[in-house]
Amino acid sequence: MDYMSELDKYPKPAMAVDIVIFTIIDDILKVLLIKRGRNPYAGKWCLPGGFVLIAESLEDAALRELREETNVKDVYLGQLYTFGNPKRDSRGRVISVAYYALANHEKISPKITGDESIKNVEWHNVNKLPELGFDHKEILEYALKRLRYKLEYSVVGLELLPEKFTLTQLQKMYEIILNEPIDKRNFRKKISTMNFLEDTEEMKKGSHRPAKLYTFRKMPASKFKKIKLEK
Amino acid sequence: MDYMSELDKYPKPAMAVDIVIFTIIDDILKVLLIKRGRNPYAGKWCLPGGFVLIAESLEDAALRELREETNVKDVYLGQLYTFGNPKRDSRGRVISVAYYALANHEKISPKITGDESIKNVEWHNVNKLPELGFDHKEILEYALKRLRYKLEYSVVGLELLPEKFTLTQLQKMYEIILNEPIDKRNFRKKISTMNFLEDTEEMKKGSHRPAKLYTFRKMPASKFKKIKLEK
DNA sequence: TCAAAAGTGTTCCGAATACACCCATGA
DNA sequence: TCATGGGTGTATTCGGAACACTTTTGA
Repeated sequence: MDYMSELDKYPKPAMAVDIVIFTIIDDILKVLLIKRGRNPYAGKWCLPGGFVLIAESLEDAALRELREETNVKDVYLGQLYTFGNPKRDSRGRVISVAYYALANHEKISPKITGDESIKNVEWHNVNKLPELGFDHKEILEYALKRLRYKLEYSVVGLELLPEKFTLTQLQKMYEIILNEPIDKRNFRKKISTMNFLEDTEEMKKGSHRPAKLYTFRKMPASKFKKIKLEK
Repeated sequence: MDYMSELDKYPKPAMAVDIVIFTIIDDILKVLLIKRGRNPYAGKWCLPGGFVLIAESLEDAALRELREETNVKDVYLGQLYTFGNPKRDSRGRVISVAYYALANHEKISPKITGDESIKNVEWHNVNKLPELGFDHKEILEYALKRLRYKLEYSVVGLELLPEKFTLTQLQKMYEIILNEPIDKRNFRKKISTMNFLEDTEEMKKGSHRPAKLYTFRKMPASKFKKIKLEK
């Protein structure tokens, strides 16, 4: 064990994860924030997150924090970037690996009362954000950029839709995330060439013409064609 | 300072950076490796890297290690991914942020004698790699994938060429990195629409028709058109 | 019969690809 | 005069983008 000491020669930074969880509520793209109950940034909104345990992988840490603070499981979780500015946390040196996820808010019950460092948990409109603590504004903007980029060339967002959905619902989800309108015919053309939807025999009814319901085909993402949406 | 203790509640992982530096020597894409002089993996080849100092940013740590071990400065350095598997280092918990860079090997003088943990430094053909220590094979493969991807849609590699170069040299660089042939006419067409080269008045001579020399235009990368190369 | 959403094709443009020959020079 | 790399154009295909009307249903 003589090389154990090699790791302890210098003081170590603390290692954290921060998670950006997006959802759509009432046709608005929202992100889950936690109001801090203690300094620094007491009373400010922040991303959920916390310190990585010594024997836990980064993704496990992110999933654990997500579960503890928001009750979310089974989400698409992507590593975003690692933020390591020595001044980013006034408590000392904290390096944070940021993850991002999309989740269906109906399967989530954010805890309103949390542990001692949490006062409140809320979904916030990404276009009307409050002032955020730490460098979380930067992390959030980065996540949003990445999410939109990802949307342009791959299959994202099944978490946000019901098991069976119409093409209009799917398109609406894209429009909400990208924050811009999409042409219906072009959208449908591309979705169909991407070949990732499965036709169900069912129809969705309403006081209008019934719409076909689709499900996501279960196959590796690599099998899908990339999608590029118009400006 | 009562919240200083918050960071020290749990044992901390050690924080490292690993750097993947590519270059081209004799028309072969190579990567700089270091032969470890001590356990674990004594005698195995590894990526350059080391621990992050407590007051130093991640990128500064990567640049410092790069400078200390290889004498490289002024390289394009991109953050790749953060590797945090708890078992990735047998000495204890070590999380590593990987960076990658392209460098002109003629401006580098890798140190053959290094500090006590280094026995030797060498450029290795990426297609004929030795067995690597730690999870460095995975990191390297990831870096290579990213480099190739980046090459397809942006301007990469000015570090590898002389100040003034011919279109054939540029094309050859692309072919070596992508490891596949490119059509000359299509390549030139795309390069010229991308508009990132500046025509010098000079010609390169040889025992063949002289070739025009170009330089990279100095402008923000965002101004360049993206490039997509044929398969 | 009306409101509401579903569904559907064509044209245009630009970028990607495939492909082969002549040119200028130095040895 | 030959070997060596330099330099150039066209036709085809494919994907992205713009664009408007008819259909089906329930109220």
